[in-house]
Amino acid sequence: MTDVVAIKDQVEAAVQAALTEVLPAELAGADPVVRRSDRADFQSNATLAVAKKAHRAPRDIAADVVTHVAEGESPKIDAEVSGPGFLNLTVPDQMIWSNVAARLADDRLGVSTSRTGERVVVDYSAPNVAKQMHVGHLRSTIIGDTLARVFDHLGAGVIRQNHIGDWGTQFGMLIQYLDEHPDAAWRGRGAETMDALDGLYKAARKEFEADPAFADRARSRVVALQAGDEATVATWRDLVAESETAFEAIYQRLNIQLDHDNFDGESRYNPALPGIVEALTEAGIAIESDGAMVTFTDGVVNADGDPVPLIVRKRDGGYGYAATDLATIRLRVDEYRADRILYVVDARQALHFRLVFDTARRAGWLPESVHARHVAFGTVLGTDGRPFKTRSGDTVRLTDLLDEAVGRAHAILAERDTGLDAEELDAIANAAGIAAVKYADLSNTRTKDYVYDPAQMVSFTGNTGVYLQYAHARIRSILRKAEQTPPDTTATGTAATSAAGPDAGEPGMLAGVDVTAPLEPAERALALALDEFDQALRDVADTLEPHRLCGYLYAVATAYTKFYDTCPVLTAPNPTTRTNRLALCDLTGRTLDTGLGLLGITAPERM
RNA sequence: GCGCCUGUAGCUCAGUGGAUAGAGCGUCUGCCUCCGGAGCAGAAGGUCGGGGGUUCGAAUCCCUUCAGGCGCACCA
Repeated sequence: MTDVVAIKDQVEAAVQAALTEVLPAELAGADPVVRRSDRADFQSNATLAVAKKAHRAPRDIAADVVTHVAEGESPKIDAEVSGPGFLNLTVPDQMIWSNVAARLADDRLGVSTSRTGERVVVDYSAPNVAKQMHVGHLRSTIIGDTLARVFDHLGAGVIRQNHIGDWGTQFGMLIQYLDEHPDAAWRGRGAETMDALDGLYKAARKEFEADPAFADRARSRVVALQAGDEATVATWRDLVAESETAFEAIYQRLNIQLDHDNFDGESRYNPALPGIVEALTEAGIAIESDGAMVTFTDGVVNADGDPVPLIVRKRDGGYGYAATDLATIRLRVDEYRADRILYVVDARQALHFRLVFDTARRAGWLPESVHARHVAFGTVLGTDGRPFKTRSGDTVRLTDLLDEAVGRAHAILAERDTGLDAEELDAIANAAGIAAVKYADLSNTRTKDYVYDPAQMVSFTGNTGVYLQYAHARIRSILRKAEQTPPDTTATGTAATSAAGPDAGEPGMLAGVDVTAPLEPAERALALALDEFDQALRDVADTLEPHRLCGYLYAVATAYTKFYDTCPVLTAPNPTTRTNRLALCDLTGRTLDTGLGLLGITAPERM
């Protein structure tokens, strides 16, 4: 596996080298400011930026740069001055074909493992035991999964942690109710177990509020649970185990890389909590306030102008999630040696994380070298612009939401003349429905609220997951057909996916691609888009914004459409053109497949 | 009151210092009897919430203001 140097990087290096020659030594490190351009392959705006410091006219500097770029190593990059001093840069066809061939010859499509050696903890999903997963868990689960996949793909050591809500006073109430209603069926009922528990929890709450005697028994049950009473703990374990089974079923359906190995319940941290408060108190960071132990962060005040506390121990001696969040930080830093901790949590928790991180920093538990980041996301809205609810105003269960999306995808696919049998249709409708939901979420700017529109998201047109799956399927169709119908003249071979292809040894040939061939404009645009895959993935990791990958894949797909429209592949005018175009098809298909895979979306062979 | 997020085409959204602000949906006009019509090409549609500033250059950075959403002590 050899890393492929992106064409943009090659151009930057060439411009950088030229600038070093042209500018005074103290400006030698100037940013070459190379961007894609609609007037050439790339443009450099560097001369305008440095002109003032260099005491020269931008066009004058640009002219010198042109000369030096022209003297650079082959293959030559063509540069010309434009407007006030822009440099329009055009790269030779051979450079482009060479990168197509090199990416095709690499399993990783030339994407480097730029995050090697970094350890990243991703905290996401976080459902609650004995409760149905609902729309409120959707974004954390989907976004966290994608970020984990991208960091993993870039070579980082990723630790996925699903911080399950498995502890709290509500379990005393539920367990007491179950104990008093032994006939209530909920164990071992698969998907229905969670429905049953939801109902039992509501019933328990009702009784808790209506019957003071039950409320008392429920409170003492909390004490029993905390004290480790055997029978109580046994029921609690059942609740956790049944819930985890249900969560895993949803993750599998959603194609989320979480299973029991990633479950990290809050209860795990119970033994550490007294020590957390003790250490903070000894350090003078936590102080007593209204009976609770709290920490304060400079400059954070409430409506009355009083400082806002982080409550690490409640007045009644119990611990809230501030304490467990601090405990997890210690574990992740000390044991897991994390370099980066990502909390994929609703934006409304922003203040909480600010206080937690500040407290952990001051306690010395979170050194400056470790990046802790609240990866905030907005609310899922209905088409009415208000938080997404059922018609009756209830929270939407995740299973129902997925059922609807898959159902819509099924209806659309059934109307199309796909020639698929019923079983295939079901499988593909499922893949399409899941893709629709995930892509709709991931393609929007993370921090903004977004409108959940089932009709739009399963559409075959526009920036949707289904559109990208369809683009991939059609490319695969062409590649299959190419194998069945070789060109009528002496075969140059189909697009080889390995450098060991039959033509690899011939001059001008790489991975079956003739790198000396001329490029059509549509081929050029597509190839240059494909060359940016690595950069797109780095951008996602740098910004923690998955929608950049969505935008990239959509740009690739639309570039492919224009190519497809103007450049016949199977009926290309000659075998070399056909082979090279098949190579573009192959690389496009694999880029979409890999990119969708990083979004947690499968790309079917046909649909 | 303070803090965070958001404001871009009729609608849903991209675009975080570069030349003419882009897509999809919707509207209008052409084109292709072609490898899976995911059409393709073009038109119409914009005070980038308003104002000021920095810069050779601002949707993008800074200040200010307006509007909306959210958060601000013992629920997680």
